[in-house]
Amino acid sequence: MNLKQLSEHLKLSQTTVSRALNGYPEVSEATRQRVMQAARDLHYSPNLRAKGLATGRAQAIGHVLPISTQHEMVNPIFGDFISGAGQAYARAGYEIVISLVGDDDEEAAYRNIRLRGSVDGIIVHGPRMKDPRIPLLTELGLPFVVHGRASQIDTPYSWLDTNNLRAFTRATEFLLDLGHRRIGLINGLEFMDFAFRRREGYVAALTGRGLAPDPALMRSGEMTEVYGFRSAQEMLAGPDAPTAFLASSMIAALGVRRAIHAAGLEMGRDVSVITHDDDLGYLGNGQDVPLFTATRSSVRAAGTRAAEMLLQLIREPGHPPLTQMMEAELIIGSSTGPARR
Amino acid sequence: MNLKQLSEHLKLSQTTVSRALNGYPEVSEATRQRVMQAARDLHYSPNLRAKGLATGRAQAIGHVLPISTQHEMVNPIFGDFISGAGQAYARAGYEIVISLVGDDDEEAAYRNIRLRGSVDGIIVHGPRMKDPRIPLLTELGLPFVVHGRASQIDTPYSWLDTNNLRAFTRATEFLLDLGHRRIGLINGLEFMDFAFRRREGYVAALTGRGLAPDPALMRSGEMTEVYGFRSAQEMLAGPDAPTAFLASSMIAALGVRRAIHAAGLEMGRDVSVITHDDDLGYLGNGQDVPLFTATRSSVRAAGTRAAEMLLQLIREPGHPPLTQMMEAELIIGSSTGPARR
DNA sequence: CGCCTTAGCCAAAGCGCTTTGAGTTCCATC
DNA sequence: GATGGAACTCAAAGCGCTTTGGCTAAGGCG
Repeated sequence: MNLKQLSEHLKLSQTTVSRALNGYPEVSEATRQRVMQAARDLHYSPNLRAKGLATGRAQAIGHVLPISTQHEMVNPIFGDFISGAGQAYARAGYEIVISLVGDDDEEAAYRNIRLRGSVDGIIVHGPRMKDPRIPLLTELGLPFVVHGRASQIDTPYSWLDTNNLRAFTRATEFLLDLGHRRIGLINGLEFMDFAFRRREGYVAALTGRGLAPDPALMRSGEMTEVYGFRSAQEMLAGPDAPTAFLASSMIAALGVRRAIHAAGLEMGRDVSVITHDDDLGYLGNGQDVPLFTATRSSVRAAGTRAAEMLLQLIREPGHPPLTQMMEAELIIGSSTGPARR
Repeated sequence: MNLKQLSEHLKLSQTTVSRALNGYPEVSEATRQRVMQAARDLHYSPNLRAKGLATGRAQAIGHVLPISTQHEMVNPIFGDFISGAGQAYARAGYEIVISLVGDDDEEAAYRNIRLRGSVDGIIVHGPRMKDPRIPLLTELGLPFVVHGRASQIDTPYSWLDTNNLRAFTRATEFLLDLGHRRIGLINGLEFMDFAFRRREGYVAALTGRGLAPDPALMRSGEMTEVYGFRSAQEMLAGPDAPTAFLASSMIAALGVRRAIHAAGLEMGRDVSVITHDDDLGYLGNGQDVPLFTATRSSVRAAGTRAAEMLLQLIREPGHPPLTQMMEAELIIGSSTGPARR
């Protein structure tokens, strides 16, 4: 069933039917109702390709996943983010197009996305420091919103980010207040912007209290369980072991907890742990009582909000960049306690 | 830069340029080279919408994620699956379109996907038992491949599945061989087909050895860490506690391990654990020595294979359904050992 | 009563591509 | 020297929609 058939069936022109369906005022309410009803009855649904071709709008948003050879960026975050964003898109009648882009031909990939015209805007995932995609997209004139930020970029652009610096500053201060002085940082890969900022926050809190950050207590890596385990284990085995850890993800924190137990210690009593928690559906940091003390910021909510921002930028071309900072909550769980000596 | 501009620039007709670019034989090799070169130089990239409209093919594959109100199906699996599938699509020049479909208006959603014509085929995720989507899609005539299977469907359809039954039979037998007699099953939600089959495998192995499955040792739920923890904790606290566990996911297994430690026991020595491992990039079941003994089957590989199958079905309409079973490997880790009394 | 608006509808052009059907040119063949 | 075929190339139609620029009929105004 296409527009032509529908209009013939209704004995109206395609124009009128199209206008009726798209809410234009030039058609009487009676006709509109009749058309809408017929469309429902006959299961009419416009062909998005044709619509896109005619309007110049694709009615689709691109999500570009950097799929690096060096590290696994198709990360556990993405599912939740897209599910949040999907809500906003669905309301606006937009589809989601995913592009996996390797880091070899990144520029060409983004250019093609633009040229192919299959999306009206894109969400940039996994921004790195000084990310070259940002100037590129700005130049291409394709609306975009970055999930996260990229340090050391001067030109304004739209982003939505968790206040990673502040979250980790607070978490560190919380541990310091509990009397901890040796705090291990088990961070993500620090060429990723969020990880960089978390370290900044951690360092700022320490120096703010007159403590010198100890390089031996700072790790950076892919945030797997094993990474968390190894890092914590090594630090615990070293001289002057930390009495607390700051982990960059729940998964890594699970590894930290394992290392603590393996060392015959108890989490929350002997060693404290704070983790960042993206509030992912399938992880569930405890149900009633949170397992880990955590800086929590819902990735799903971020997805919804980022999508709304992008849709606005698409609706209003020439709109100046939108930015939004989301503050992480500090959730107190049972993984932290006063420092013991 | 569009076809028209490119052809004017080359002083050729659109027809010839189109044919040159799409590899038709009616154009001389010299012309083809000239056209290709110009296309590259001028950054020409065909408008996919227009192409799709003209050819009737969308050059895109839909991935439909059931986004249930009852449970979090936007699961951690998806990222890895899509990254595997993306490889295959990229090679074939296909895009990925994601649709999030709630379970209220499922039928209408699939019908619309069909009518809108924005995809040439779809991958069905998270099949349930007797999944109504399968007859629906068959009726709609849209090529599809199911990731997993749906029990109790008679008509043939294309699927790619891990042999869950066999995997869990083997895992159970492995534990039985180690002398375990009380084995707790910490399964996923059993209206999901994979979970149903895993239980079947577990039960089959037990009954095959003359043991009666004990309902007190079988749990079904959303596979979170906390779920794994609680289930294991309860079973361990009960009379006649299990000496081994079978978990349906790494995340749940991490919870099981925590429960074991919380009970003052050691995993691998006092209590054995086998988990299913989807070989997700960010979880990493140990690097050199696997942490958990596991039935491993790469979701990423499944994604690639499913995509290839779907592309074949699209290329050859009327091709009979394709099916493929992937066997899970049994990886021996340090979480299993002989039963102690 | 004639004129102007306005509401309501329509025919046709156009979005960027593919593909059909039709040349045109050139060369080998009879 | 006509004839046929191969090798190229092209104009134009069509994919399903939106949108421009009318047109007609009904109602409002002086």
